[in-house]
Amino acid sequence: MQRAAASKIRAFQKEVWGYYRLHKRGFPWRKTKNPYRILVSEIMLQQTQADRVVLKYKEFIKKFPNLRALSKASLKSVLRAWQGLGYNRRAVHLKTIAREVTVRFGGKLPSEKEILMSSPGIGQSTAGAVRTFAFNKPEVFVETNIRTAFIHFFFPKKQKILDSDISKIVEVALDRKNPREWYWALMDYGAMLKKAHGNAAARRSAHYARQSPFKGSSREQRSKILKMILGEKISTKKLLAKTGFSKQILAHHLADLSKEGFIRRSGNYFIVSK
DNA sequence: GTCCAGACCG
DNA sequence: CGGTCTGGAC
Repeated sequence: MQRAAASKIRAFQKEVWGYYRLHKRGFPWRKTKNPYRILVSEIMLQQTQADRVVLKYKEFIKKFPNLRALSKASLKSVLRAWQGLGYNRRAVHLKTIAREVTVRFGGKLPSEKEILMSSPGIGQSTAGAVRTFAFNKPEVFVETNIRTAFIHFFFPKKQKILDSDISKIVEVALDRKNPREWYWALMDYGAMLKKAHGNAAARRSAHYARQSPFKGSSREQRSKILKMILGEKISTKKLLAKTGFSKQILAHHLADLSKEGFIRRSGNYFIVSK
């Protein structure tokens, strides 16, 4: 497909808006245009089901109501608030962004795409989402629900579809008068398709990668270690006993977690970094 | 077992 | 480019 026919685009828009009118989802981050709250939601929603984010989002906003508050908070308190979401490094990213924005921009999140994308944990998709939902800018971005929606409708038989090809149609189909709601509608429509047809469409993306099992993985081991360190000041010896990991495995993860800015050694103990 | 409003390193 | 990262839902 070189260029989706204009009539096909219109049919798609009609289908998506029609679905949205009857089945729109009401998430707390859809009730605000506050850039900080939008940012928190978008970071939380990376690779994490929306339903699972709702409660954590509310608690996080309550505890850290703005960038300045988050900037002042300890990393430990932020990581504790993050427990249960996964991808703990996202919490570190958010805190880093909060500090940067507080120092450089007086606590006001910039809307420029280049500045957003130069921040840790913000890539193409998250920058586009923040600009769309907080600033109502007509951005072009692709995430998993959008990918599913466009593949299902515009590439019904094709395999190994590139995001760059999807983006071209996203741009043409974009509602420039109301990008915020258009993207909500797209995501709701894509999420519905996934429930109805499973992951069949997403598997035809060139960027699709099946996830390896979590059980028994190094990811599971890391999270176990970090959780223990978040709970109390804990010696290396006690970590060894409580995790049941080998000395080599434990040392490996402790080195990684230190390098990534989660923890630091303090004598015979490991504690959360500042 | 497989997935999720992706980002980032090598 | 591929590999990796979290943890709960189903």
